[in-house]
Amino acid sequence: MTTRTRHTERREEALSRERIAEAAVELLDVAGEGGLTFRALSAQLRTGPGAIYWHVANKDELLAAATDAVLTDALTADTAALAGDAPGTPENAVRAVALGVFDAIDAHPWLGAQLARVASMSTTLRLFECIGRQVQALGVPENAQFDSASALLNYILGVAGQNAANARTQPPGTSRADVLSAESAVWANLDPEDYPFIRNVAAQLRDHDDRAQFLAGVDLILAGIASLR
Amino acid sequence: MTTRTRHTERREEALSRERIAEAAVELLDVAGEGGLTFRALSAQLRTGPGAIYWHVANKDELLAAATDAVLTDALTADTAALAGDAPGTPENAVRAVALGVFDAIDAHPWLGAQLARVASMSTTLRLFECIGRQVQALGVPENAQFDSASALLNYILGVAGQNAANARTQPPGTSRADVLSAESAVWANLDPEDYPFIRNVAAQLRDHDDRAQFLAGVDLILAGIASLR
DNA sequence: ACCTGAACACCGTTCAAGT
DNA sequence: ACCTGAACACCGTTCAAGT
Repeated sequence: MTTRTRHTERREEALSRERIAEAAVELLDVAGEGGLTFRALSAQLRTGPGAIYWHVANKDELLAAATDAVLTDALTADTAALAGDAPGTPENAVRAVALGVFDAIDAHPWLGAQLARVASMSTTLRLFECIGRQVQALGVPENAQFDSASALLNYILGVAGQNAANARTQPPGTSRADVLSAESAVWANLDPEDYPFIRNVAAQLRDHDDRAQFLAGVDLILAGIASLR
Repeated sequence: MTTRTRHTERREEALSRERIAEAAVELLDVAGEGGLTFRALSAQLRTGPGAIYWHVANKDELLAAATDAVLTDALTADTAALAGDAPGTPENAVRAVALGVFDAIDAHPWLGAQLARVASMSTTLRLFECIGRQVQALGVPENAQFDSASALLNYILGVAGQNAANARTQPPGTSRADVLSAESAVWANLDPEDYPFIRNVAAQLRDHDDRAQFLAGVDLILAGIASLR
């Protein structure tokens, strides 16, 4: 064995908020929401549980730091992608931001749950600012900008929460198609008397595209906003 | 002291899923999300922690039962209110359902967090069915019904999550006006360079109406849906 | 069938003690 | 200033034992 074992963390580097957040993200990605404990985290960082408290006040702050780290990447990455993309209309900018969040949640399922519960922390505020600027650019009357941006943000966060919830239902690593066909089967077996609508759309659920449906919702709100002008 | 002390729970009644759910709701209302523990619950029910597990599989199921109990009341109450209300258009029915959920969350802040994380449990499905029927009644083309109902549901659940998060930030019992002015102050102090939009709307936040803004979002989506016909 | 309550494994957090 | 790790209080859950 000439290949040296690679540890994700080196013992020599000093602890820092950034390294802690990074390790937390790794742990959340690999082991899910339940996998992030101060003990597991300190083991990965080769230190004691108490050491982490020197840099982070408590678990909420730890989760916020992890959320912030991932979403910062997502928001900067998708505005970059926008440059080489379709026409730079405000509508497309809103779609790009929304999809950036959606894809980040897809890659880190725990992120959805966090975004849906943290509210008004720095992460959500940055997202709100992002959306608000585009709403302004859309030419929405001043007195309707707040409501419009709010609607978009809340819709995005709602989808975030539901995606996270769906991810938690299934064992980690289940493919998206499997999740959909499992859920579709549940819907198809509902009492037709009590659930006529859901049974009707059960077939559509099986082979629909989450991402496309998410975007359809964004477009619906954008159409509503357009009607304000 | 001739007045007899009234206990919320009588020792004599047998345990049941319903009584457990009821007591859980009471505990959540009084002590918040952190107040619901099997020990506290069994103390209130004058029994042992193990007894609860005979009727409820685990804590997730306990929370689901509590959520279900509250939302069932909300959904039946608001459809009743609809009868004596404004014209019975499908739009108004959607508004009534949405406001029913909003007000239920207002009365039980923990409900928002639950709705935002449970997904596809019976509670959310019933809400989805409710909305879907009205979308159908709106005359939305068949192939757009699923997306439209999804958008409405996700928006409602997004607001649910954010309201719950806001409630958790402030100490329990803080008035809505206090929450808003505290948050407004945070917004007004943001760096004007990084957060021009949010600083702009900070003033609107202070004396805005959560409920009205929620309804504005619903109307935005309804306007988007109307544009599909 | 239903309830009791001690016990288990685990968690967030603290803090005296070290360097 | 920063880290260590034992200790505390508490939690979800189990299960042998009771009725």
